[in-house]
This record gives sequence, structure tokens and C-alpha cells, in this order.
Amino acid sequence: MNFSEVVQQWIDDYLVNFLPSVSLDLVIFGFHEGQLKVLLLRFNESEDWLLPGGRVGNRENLDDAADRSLRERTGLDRLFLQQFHTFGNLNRLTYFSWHETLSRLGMKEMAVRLLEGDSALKNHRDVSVGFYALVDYTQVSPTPDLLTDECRWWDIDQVPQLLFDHNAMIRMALKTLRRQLSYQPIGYNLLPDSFTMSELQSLYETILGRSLDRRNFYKQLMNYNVLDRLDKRPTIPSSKAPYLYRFNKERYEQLLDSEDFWIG
Amino acid sequence: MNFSEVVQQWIDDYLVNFLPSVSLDLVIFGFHEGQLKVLLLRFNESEDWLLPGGRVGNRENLDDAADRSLRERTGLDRLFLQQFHTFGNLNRLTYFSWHETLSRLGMKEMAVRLLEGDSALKNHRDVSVGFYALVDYTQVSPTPDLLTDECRWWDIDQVPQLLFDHNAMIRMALKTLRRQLSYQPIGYNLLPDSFTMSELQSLYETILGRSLDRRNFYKQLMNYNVLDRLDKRPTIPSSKAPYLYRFNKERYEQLLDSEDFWIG
DNA sequence: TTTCTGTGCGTACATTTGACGCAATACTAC
DNA sequence: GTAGTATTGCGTCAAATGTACGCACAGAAA
Repeated sequence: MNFSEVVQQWIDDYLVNFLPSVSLDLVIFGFHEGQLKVLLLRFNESEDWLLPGGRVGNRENLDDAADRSLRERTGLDRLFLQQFHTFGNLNRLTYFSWHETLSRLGMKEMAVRLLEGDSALKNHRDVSVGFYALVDYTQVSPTPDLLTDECRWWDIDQVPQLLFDHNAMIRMALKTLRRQLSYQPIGYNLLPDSFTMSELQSLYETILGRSLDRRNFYKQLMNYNVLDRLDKRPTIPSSKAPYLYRFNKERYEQLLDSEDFWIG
Repeated sequence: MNFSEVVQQWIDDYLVNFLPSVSLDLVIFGFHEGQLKVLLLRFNESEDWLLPGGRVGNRENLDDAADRSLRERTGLDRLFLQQFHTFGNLNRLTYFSWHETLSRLGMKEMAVRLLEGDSALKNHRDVSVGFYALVDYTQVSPTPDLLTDECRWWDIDQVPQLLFDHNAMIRMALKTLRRQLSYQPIGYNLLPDSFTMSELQSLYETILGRSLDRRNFYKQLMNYNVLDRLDKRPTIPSSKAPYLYRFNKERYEQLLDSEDFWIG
């Protein structure tokens, strides 16, 4: 099956089984070696990158569709996943439009058929619900989809020019994430099961983009009462072993519930 | 034209000119006599109330569609209007479903045709983007639409059981509004052009649901540097005339920009 | 004049936040 | 053992912020 046929099959499939006009995009954040990362896809046979997305099944909840899409891209389930904005401007898809994209990909015929024929797709654009997710970098198996060749992590500050309005989406998701971080302990899903205090602090510093005082950070986190201390980690020679911590899930979710502000 | 024909025309119209699957709902807040109010519509020939809504034109920005819908309902333009959540659960429309609603309205035939026929509406439900708006109560001319008989203000704490998930929407909008209020001066659009300090304070107290110290409130607001003091208001006998204030629009928008957190 | 109500300070106290000192704790290397 | 290194868990202090409240004064009416 060549690429044109793949695209056609994808279109046929979505016309029948998914809501028209609505899509969703995922800003999937990971954290590794002191760097905040975001998962991107590379469009088939091109150098154009974009955010993973998805569509909503006819008989599927919006949130479930986001869950499913996240699972398909990362192999992970039941993660921190939250709506942050819904994008519905006309120029979403005309700035770097599908038409232009497909043309650049040498798919002029498809482009014409998609956008100038009398199909249901004429004059069409999606309203897209943006979600952001926090995942454990080490647990993820990045998986491309039908229309993409490659799926991999990018450092947040080295993200290239993306298709559509996806750069703006990332900026907005990051803004939301930062704000949220100052309200509630995030990080449950961004770190491995257990971690040291300085790893957690490094995560916070990376997200917030500024450095924090170690001692104040320690006090704050302990005040939340959300961390369980485990055994020490055997480490590199010639130093004291740092303690490992784990989020207390019960308490963690209690905190999210009490202060969460857009899941009613 | 009887009601069935009206509904049919509405459906035909929307199938051709508007995005399928996407709608929007408006939580329009007003303020009058110490009460926070919300604008509701009464469904034709029934006692069922619901939020004003709208659809997005094929060639229309999402935000513009919200603007337009707000204008159609209130006669007002360019107001504080902000997305707060997108609702996409399947049970949105089945809890008090259209089917049930239409049946109760004696429109069994229409109900069957809508939901069990082989039309494009079978198994259909919308993903709806929720916006909330702050408007000047005194400037609004509530206007029903095609499907509704009546449009009027309700006290926020006396809102009846609404159709669909609209009660939940109001709760969520109010939550967002409260949170936003503690970040930035809101009120520009909820009050007449000029107002006294105690009117403004009363607005804050109503939204926040607790009373504030007059002197501290005064100091805070003056610190924002967002109010211009005008002449005194000639008032009721036997007291000093209170000053009138007006928001300094330039400074007001500057504040919104600096701290705004989900309009990127 | 007195009696209202609104206006614009100032003051006092508790809480929160940020910066930082320091001693105790392990662990390795010698 | 001792020296060296990094983690850990306090404590302190000043600045900023939030909250409660006292008070003198300004105008307008009786």
C-alpha cells in the first residue's frame, strides 16, 4: 500500500467512525537528564514535525479519546492528562495548510481532491481540543501512527518549526503547566516510581525555568505530606547515599482534587 | 410556521452552514442589586431552561462564533468572553437527552426522526466549548432565539434544574471566574461605565462569596492603579456623596495581558 | 450644630516567602 | 582512625503580604 492509499484509507476510516470537525492534539511532556521534553511525530516521507493528535469516536467520550490517543503513542495508560485550550481559528490549517503540506509531499492529486473537490472536506477545518500529558520518560515506547514515520522526544527548547499551529499549542500548554505547578504538586507522572529529592527539584526547576533553594523546596514538599521516604539508593562512590522517595498516591490525588480547578 | 417546521428549518440550516459535531455554550454573568446573575433561555412551549448556545460557521473562527452568539443573545459586543472548558462526554445529551426532551414536548415524530432515522444525526452528539462572559446587566436586552420563548436573568443561587449538563457548566464557569478574580481585576464588563467603590466591592463579595474589609479593598484596588476617580455622585439625602470611579481601560488591559493565563 | 455616610490614611499583628547558616549523617579513600 | 564529599534536616532572619481595625476628616442634611 503506497502512501496515497494509506491516506485515503485513513480519511475513509475517519469519515465513518469519528466525529467530523473535531480533533484533539496532545502535548506530551517527559523529563530526562534535567531536560523537559516533548513527544513529536515526523510526517511520512518529509522533514515536517507535528504534535500527536487524534479523533473522537462516534460513541466515545472526549476524555477517553484523548486517553486512547495517548496510549497509542506512548503505550501508557491512566496518566496525568488535562485539557488546556480548544483551538478553533480558521487559519489553524491554512497557515501551513494541509494543501500546502500535501503538495510539498508530492501529493498534488490528493491535495486537490481533498481541498477543492466537492467532498465533505471542502472548506473544512477542525476545531481541536488541546490536552497536555505528563509521562514517565523511561516508560514510554514512542510509536508512530499511520501517517508518520518517526516518533521521538525533543528537548523543549529545541523544538523545530512545526506544522499548523502546533508551536503555539506547546507554548500554551507549558504556560498552563507552569501555573498548575505552583498550585499543586505535579510530578507524579513525570518521574519514575521512586526518585531522589534532587531529581524532583530538578524537575521543578526545569519546568519553572528558575532555580529553587534546596532547603525551602524540601520543606515545602514535606509540608504537602505527599512523599513517602524509602530506602537509600546505593550510588556513586565517595558520598552519602541519597534517600529515595515515592509519591503517596492517595494523598496525591486528594491534593489534586481539593485544588484542581478545571475538572469540576 | 409551527414549531416542528421551525426545528426542521433550524436543523437544515445548521447542517449546511455550520460545523457538525461542534457547538458552544455561554455562561453569561451579570450583576444587579448585589446579586450575581446568569442569563438563561426557556425552551419553546415548555418549562425547561438551558444556557444560550451557538454553532460555529463553516468559515468562522471559534472565538468569533462565541462573540456572535453572545451578541445575538444580549445585543452587546466586544465583551469579556473566555473559554473555560470543552465538554465532550457522551452522556451530555443522553442524560436529559434531546430525545426525551422532544418527546416531552409532544414532538415524538421529530424525536424519532432525529435520533433513530438514518439521518446524519443518528448517534450524534456535539462536543461543546464552554465560554463564560461578563456583561453589564443594565446594558443587556435579553433576546430569545428560534427555539426558545423567553430569555431572562436568574439569580445564580436560584438557577433551576437545567437541560443537558448545563448546571455543571455553570458550576465550572463560576469556579473559573472565582479563581480568575483573585489574580486580576475583573469587573470592567460587569458594571456600568461608572460606579462607586462600594458597588465594586459588593461585586467582588458576591462573586467570592465572602465579605471583604472596606479599607483593605480600597487600598488593593488603588494599588492596581486601574481606577480613575470621577466627580461625586449626587445621591440620596443625608449623606456624603460617594465618588464615582471608572476603569482605566488602557491600564486594565495591560493588567489582563501581563497575568492572563490561558489566552496565550 | 449634630448626624449621617463615605474617604483615606495609619498601625499592629500573623502568615508566607526567600535567602542562608550549620550541624549531623553516611559513605569512600587513605 | 581521619579527611573529604554529598545528603539531610533543622533553625533563623528579613522582606513581603494579608488581615483586622482605629481614627480623623469631608461633605450633605436635619
